[in-house]
Amino acid sequence: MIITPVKKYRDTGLKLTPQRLAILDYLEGNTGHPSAEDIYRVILKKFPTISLATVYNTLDTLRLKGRVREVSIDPEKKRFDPNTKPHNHIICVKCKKVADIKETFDLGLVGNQVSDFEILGHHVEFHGICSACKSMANA
Amino acid sequence: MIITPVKKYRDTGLKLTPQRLAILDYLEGNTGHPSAEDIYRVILKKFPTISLATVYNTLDTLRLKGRVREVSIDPEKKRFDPNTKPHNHIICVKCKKVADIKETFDLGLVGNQVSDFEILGHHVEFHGICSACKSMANA
DNA sequence: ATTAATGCAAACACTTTGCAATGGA
DNA sequence: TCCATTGCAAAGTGTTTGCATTAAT
Repeated sequence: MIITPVKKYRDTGLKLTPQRLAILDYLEGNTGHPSAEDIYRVILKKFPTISLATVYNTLDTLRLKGRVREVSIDPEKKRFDPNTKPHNHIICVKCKKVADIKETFDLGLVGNQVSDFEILGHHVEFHGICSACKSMANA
Repeated sequence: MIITPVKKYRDTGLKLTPQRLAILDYLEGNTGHPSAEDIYRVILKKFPTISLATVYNTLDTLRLKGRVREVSIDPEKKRFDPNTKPHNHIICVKCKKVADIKETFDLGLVGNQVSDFEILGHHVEFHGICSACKSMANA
């Protein structure tokens, strides 16, 4: 069951340590946009000696290899997304849960209001209230 | 020349301290999206004893009064924007300079892909390279 | 055998908080 | 006078780094 990460990891030229495979395995298809601490807490169950520094190091290595994207939608901490294809996000303003918005938007800028910048891309962050927080408010 | 901030500040019910007026004055019409530290360094010239904590406290007070918006486009630190009207931003991926995008986008989401969320609003962050960084790269 | 990755601790950057002293209202 | 605000220091988060040990290649 950790075969898939191994396959996907082989071609990176990075060493396949058990810790990395566990992180890869946890990230695989994960749409929860976990923070480094979130990941750390999960991996800790299988690897009680793993350090938070290793999680950070691994995430940064994966980012440099283009395997993970840093999502800066949460002002409190960095969140990580294994989906590196262009897509957008929504964050719950109460509990900070982040979800994907599959829809993409072709946003052009009219005129020369940003003549100062060469535009490389864009990211839309929706904010809202998730159903869990909504029902708490109604209680 | 600090008359304008005084006028705009009167109706908040907050005490008008010289430190606050200086911060207000600096923020007034400022499109540079400064961090707390940025603001602190500027105010320090006029008020050599002001503390960074006061800057943070004042910014939070202003935020609660709706006079300032926290912009979370820079993952490293919070940036503050006195323009609380809906608008979007562009950030230079190299120097982290942030500029306003006056253009607004009426983005609707089709289908029920976010049935889990009640959408409250959205913010578009463009990323690009500013002219200063571009010319450095060409050098 | 090499060399990168781990895990610990310490350092770092940003932000918040407790509290006595100060100063606007 | 009264109470909010200041400024300092300390503490609280999140993240990075140095370095000896370990382990993947």
